[in-house]
Amino acid sequence: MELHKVVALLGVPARAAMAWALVGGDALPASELAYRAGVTPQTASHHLARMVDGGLLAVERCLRYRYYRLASPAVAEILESLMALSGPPILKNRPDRAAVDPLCQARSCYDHLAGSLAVALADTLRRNGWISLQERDYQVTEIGEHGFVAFGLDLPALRHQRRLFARRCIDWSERRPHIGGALGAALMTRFQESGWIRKNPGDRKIWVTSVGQQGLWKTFGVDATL
Amino acid sequence: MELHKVVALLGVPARAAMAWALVGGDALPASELAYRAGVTPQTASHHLARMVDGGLLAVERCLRYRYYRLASPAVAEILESLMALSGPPILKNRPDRAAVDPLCQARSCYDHLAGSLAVALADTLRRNGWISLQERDYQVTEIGEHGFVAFGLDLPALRHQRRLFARRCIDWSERRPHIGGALGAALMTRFQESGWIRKNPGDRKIWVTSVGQQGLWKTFGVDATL
DNA sequence: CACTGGTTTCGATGATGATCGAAATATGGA
DNA sequence: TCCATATTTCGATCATCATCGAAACCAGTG
Repeated sequence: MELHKVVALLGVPARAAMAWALVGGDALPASELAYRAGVTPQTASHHLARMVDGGLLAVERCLRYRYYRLASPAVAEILESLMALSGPPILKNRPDRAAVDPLCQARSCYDHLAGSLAVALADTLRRNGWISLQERDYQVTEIGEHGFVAFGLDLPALRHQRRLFARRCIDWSERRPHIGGALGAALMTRFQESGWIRKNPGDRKIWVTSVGQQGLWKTFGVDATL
Repeated sequence: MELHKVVALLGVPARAAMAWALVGGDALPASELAYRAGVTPQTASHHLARMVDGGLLAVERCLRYRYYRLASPAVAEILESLMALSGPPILKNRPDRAAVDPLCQARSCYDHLAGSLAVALADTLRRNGWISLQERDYQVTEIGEHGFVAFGLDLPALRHQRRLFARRCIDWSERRPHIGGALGAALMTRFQESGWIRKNPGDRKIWVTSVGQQGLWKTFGVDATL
């Protein structure tokens, strides 16, 4: 499959919409994707089959549904890069984007947090000396080491994962970096376990609970009352 | 401009070919790009205008020519990522790709080296302790610091550039990392100044001169007699 | 002021392919 | 076994757009 064919797999509104819906990392059934893209199930089925052929998507049969997801994190990263090129979706008169588009406040990017909440967290951690910039990634300082461990993260284990430890991930809405990689994923998992955030599946929106607002403030000094 | 529109700008053979021809970092005139893509000048002109509109390309008028180039290194990186997804161009019976496709041996990627030469260089530097892996990027060690400075690189200046210092860049042919970023660019520049490599403009192929082979061996311990 | 070569505009054609209605297939439940 | 739901296949339609010939445009050059 040549370059232009892979690219063409995303060059149509319905396909781009379906792929973008999957950047959250969830696997969604075909019917749901059809609805999101605003096309009939047969059209969606056609597109999905082709994107699977092209290696962009993977499919898991389960029950009578077929769940589609991105084939790899690499695809998600390319989509985010492309979105950064094309610029965030335009809103009329841009009346404080964050107030309008909930995706800009707190959302998931595959398996870590993104949006203004994630950026605020990264900023605060850096200001408090938990993490420092290190080329394209973050590095956890001595202070941060203790802090994260106290919070319940097993940093040594995270470092031994094959994936990047603390990727500096730039998203399209803020155009500023937040924490991705193994650390970013672990943080989101821990937040969920602690009931600080809730995430409706099939959606990238993240809801911060009231206990989460308190926790984020007490533990990290982040004001999540956006 | 929405995601799918930007993507669609590359989803056709002629456009992909033209963009791919520009990944070398050179600016090429419209007629040359038309020839490379195998289309008539009028068709090429049409595509080029649209890609400029979409922010993928930039154009410089000079004399009676119009030189087109990629709008930014970010575009080059996306193209390389996409090529890694689609897989390298398929050759029949793949009889030792590197022996067949000169692009796989030594080529330029925008402003740094790529191909097997670049990978060999990165491997050797790492084995000799000049550089170390650091998350997504490379880091220059104490040893490397002295070595590079002795070679004539101004590392402090490179670190102060806005761009990443030593990006770990994975290319499609080797699927292994080599040195990009400011350091990668500086190395290629220095190699060219020293007459170690020659690069014909408008082409991504890099030729290692005989003095270059000696220099690479003596200075870095790299055997460039591919 | 023509002339040349590079580039763009215009107009028309032709092919690709996105889309949907209708029907077939698959899978679990009553 | 029959039904309901999810998904795919088939066939046809329709819009988009890549492409090229012809001609205009533009910038140096003689």
